[in-house]
Amino acid sequence: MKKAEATRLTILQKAFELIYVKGYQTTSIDDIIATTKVTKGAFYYHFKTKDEMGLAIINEILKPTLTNSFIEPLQTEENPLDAIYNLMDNLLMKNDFLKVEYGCPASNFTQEMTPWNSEFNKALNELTQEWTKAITATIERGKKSGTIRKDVNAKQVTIFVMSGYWGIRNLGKLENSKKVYVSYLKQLKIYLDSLK
Amino acid sequence: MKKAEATRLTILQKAFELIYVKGYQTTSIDDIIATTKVTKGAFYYHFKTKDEMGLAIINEILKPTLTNSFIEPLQTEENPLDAIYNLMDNLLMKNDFLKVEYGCPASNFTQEMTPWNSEFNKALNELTQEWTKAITATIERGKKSGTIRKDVNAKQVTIFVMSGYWGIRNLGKLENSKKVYVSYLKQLKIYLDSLK
DNA sequence: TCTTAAAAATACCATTCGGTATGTTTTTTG
DNA sequence: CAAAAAACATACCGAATGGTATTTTTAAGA
Repeated sequence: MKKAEATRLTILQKAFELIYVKGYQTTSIDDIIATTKVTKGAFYYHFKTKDEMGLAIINEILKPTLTNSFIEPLQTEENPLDAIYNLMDNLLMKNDFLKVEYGCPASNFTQEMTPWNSEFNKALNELTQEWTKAITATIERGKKSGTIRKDVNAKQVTIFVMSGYWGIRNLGKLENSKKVYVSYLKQLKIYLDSLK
Repeated sequence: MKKAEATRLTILQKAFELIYVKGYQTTSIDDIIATTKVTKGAFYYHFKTKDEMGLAIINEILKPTLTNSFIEPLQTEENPLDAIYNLMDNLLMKNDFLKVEYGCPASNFTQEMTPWNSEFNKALNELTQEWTKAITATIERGKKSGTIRKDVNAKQVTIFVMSGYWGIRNLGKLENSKKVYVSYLKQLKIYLDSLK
């Protein structure tokens, strides 16, 4: 029972890439089995429905990525404000899996699925909550260490920063250029400095 | 030639509502003709393809709405920073067409269509450009009148503010609650105040 | 090694999709 | 009013959709 899990993982990874590029609804099972070269029988052996696969993508692909790329960097950097800024800078400018023309996978998923599939909604909410917690904790850390003012509302700032990130990803998609990222990052820095 | 245009408008309006709620791809022609009680023959008399209708929605429904709800309020309010804040407050908290659970129609459209349909992309880009110009002009106005610091980069601030709006709309969808709007608006005010 | 269950392949299905062909009914206009 | 064009109605089409039933192959454990 090793090759089977490999097959399953291949499906999840390739499907994720397709969905990231094309969207969930417009990525058909036939698309997926064509690019993975896995037959329909194999696909439906591993997943009861398309939505079960979608959920598996969120939990088994997106979640680990979130931890590695969105949360860990916050914890390794010592200065909290630098941590947040550098995270965004890395995600937007340096990460070479996330493409400007395709936006942020989690954000795309949310926009597409959230009003209609409550299971997706729940899974995506958990994802976002984790990121929220991590950013909030980073800010609280800064308040304790004195690098951030004590009157700063950590949760509010987190929401503000997160919304900026999601929004600029969407704007980047529209303009298909990282130029807007640069503008965003400059103002983000100014905003973050105002929390000192 | 009057009833015909009414039919056309009905299709556009009802289709827009459906798309706002369900998304473009998942709203079928059959959905549209069912809710409008217009036959397929009538539909295809007015629009060659579904995409032609989609474009018409952007240009004939979204664009006027943008002007009325997103741009004009900026020009009537005298204080520029108040204008921007009040605009966002109205859009997020008071506007009763835009629902928190469905997000922002323009943002939804962009997220869904922009990498795949260049015509949609172009139309949506024009839309966004108009809003960008209006906000930028408002900030420049503030710089001239002295209510905004001269060293403020108007274009950058515009991008930052817009991305926040789009992002918080998406976050609102996810949480299905205006609570996040309140947090966002508080931090927006703080950010805008820092431009004085 | 042989059995048995897991894993994968094949062929098919009902439904829905966007779109068309061909009418019929209204309006407009000369 | 009559003719012609505009506006709408009906029936249908091929392709694609998510999913299933059934068979075949592969691999694990006794």
